[in-house]
Amino acid sequence: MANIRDVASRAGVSVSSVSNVLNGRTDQMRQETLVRIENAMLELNYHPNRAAQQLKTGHAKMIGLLVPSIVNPSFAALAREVDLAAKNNHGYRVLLGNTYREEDEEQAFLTDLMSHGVRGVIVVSSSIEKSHFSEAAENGLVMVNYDGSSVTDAESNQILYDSVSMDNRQAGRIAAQYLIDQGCREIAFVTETTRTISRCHKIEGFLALAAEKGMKTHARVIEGKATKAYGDTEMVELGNQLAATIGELPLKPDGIVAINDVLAIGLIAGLRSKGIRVPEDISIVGIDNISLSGLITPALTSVAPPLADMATIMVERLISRLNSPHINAEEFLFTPTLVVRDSVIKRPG
Amino acid sequence: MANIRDVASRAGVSVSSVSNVLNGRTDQMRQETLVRIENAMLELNYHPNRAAQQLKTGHAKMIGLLVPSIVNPSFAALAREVDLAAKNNHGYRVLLGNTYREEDEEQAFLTDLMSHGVRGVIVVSSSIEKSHFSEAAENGLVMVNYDGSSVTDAESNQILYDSVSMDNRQAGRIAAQYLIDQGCREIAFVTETTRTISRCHKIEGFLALAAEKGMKTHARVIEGKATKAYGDTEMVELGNQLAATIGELPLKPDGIVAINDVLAIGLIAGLRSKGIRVPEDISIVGIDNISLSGLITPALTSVAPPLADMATIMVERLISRLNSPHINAEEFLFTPTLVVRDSVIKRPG
DNA sequence: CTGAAAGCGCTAACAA
DNA sequence: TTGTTAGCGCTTTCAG
Repeated sequence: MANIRDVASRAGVSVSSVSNVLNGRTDQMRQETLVRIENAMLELNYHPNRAAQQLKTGHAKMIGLLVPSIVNPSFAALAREVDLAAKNNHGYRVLLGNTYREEDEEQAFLTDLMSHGVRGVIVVSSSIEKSHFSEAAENGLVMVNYDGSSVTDAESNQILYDSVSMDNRQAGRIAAQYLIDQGCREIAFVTETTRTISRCHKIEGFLALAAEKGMKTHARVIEGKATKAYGDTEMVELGNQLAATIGELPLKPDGIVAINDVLAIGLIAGLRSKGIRVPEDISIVGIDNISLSGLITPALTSVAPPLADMATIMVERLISRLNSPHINAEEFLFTPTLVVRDSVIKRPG
Repeated sequence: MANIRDVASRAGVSVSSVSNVLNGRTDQMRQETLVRIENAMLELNYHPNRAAQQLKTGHAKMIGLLVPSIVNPSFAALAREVDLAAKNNHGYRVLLGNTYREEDEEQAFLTDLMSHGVRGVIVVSSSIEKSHFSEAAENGLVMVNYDGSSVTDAESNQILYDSVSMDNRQAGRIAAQYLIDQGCREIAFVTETTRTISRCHKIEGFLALAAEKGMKTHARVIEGKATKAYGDTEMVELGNQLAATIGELPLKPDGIVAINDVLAIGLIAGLRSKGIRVPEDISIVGIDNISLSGLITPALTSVAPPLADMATIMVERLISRLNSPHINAEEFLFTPTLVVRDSVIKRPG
């Protein structure tokens, strides 16, 4: 592999000129020199050694992506969008870490990122307020929290990390509104018990909208505990289990919002095995719009976050803050949209 | 961040002794020295700078994972297993690249890996015989091909890359056998048109088993072209489309093997919308056993590759060959198993 | 058994 | 406008 000296000597210039080209400092450079250097790079099939750049500058052209599990379709979709945004807009690559929502794994991944010279990481974790994150931040790791709470420093009253999420309250509202508009008169929000911030907001939005529509007493929350919190298998099992609960309810809902699509899929299967049809007996709206939702029967109507936009902003913020550490952390909220498919049916008023 | 010199001075030894510890050359070292060094590391919370190691040694503690798209559940599952094997067995991390089965993207990813000091990559690509792979190999990149053909060098008649796949012929046989055992008398293999090696083998296995059971004239291949070859959405659409074809067949099959689970899911949806019930009218077996398959209705019976074992071997081979470049490439075939769920029904003989 | 020192490829002062 | 050079943190050879 050719190095910067090979390029310099081939172009008949010094290494610093080549380095200047590599780092975009070409404004002061004679056009002809630039061309010679660029040609030399091409001819030698030169690619700068990232490890060396990294050793020198302290950071790699990589960002970390910390997810509970890449097997969860929502996070896989996120990973794809992050990879695209990082690569196409900035020439960065993605180092992946599955943490199974375990602190040890999160901790270990953050440490590994640091040793690999990665200084920016997108974090999907419901416990970003924990100390391993603040320690990493102190060591110079820049973080963006996806779909989590924003954490405020007790002393400075300053947001600690960028936070990017879909407007979860809005998501809850959109789902509730659609069910009501389609004629549902007894609605329920079905969720896993553990209350992350984003779950709380979804529930709030759902209940608030129902109240505004005068359906306060006809909107409830139904919940159950999953064995593990990161996987899809467990969510589907929970869906099955909650379907049983719902089947035995004296007053059955005619419309359900599920906390996420995977739970919705489990619910549909569970309800069906109880002889309850979706959407004829109960309409269902999911949240997340995973790609499989369009593929099942009935195709699932779902509230979709604008993932590509969110990924773009996350990568952008990460890289800006790497270059200008003084930039204050901010919170970004994205408006979700409803993707209408077949799991909700119009009911007579 | 503490560096090796800080550790050395804290422990009262030279940097080379610390380096010796880092690299496991402790056999000649006085126990007491070792302990002092280890303590110093702990006290300073020292983590070696990977970039520096890499610059020196030429390779990073990372492996690359090249997949068509992480959104495809089969590859997401693979990614998880690879991440686990790399991290837990060897302390390696995974650099992810989505290539959408495009040569440019594959090429770019391989180049980026090299510049990042990554010397080993797991490749999921149906075109590993193309020149961008052999060029990368010449530049010192070690590759393992997942679920692909093994490529033999024309001159040396030597396998070029390690290749790890499930025994695809076996997979086709298992699926066909199960359908026949359950009483199917007119079976079909449904697939996307493009013939990768692994697809060919599945079809071969399917047809061979049928022939052995005296059902040669009652086993056929039904195929259609997908718009794109990497996604799940397109596969599902293809499933829908092929369901229409099947619906109009004068002699309908009573058992179908789908080339993969996603296609199977599309088929089920498509058949259902044509009023054909699964499994009552047609039994279906998928291949790949993605986690979603257990979640749909009917839960899909599927032929499963032993992913975790395969990932373990792939990572192991990669790292062995990095350390001992003389090791010859080999081909590894893993036996699949049938995961029985609800999409196949027992028919009276 | 331990230490000194060269150098991996690059960046960015600083000098010219 | 371009060149010279120190040094980023580590590994490894060679001396002691």
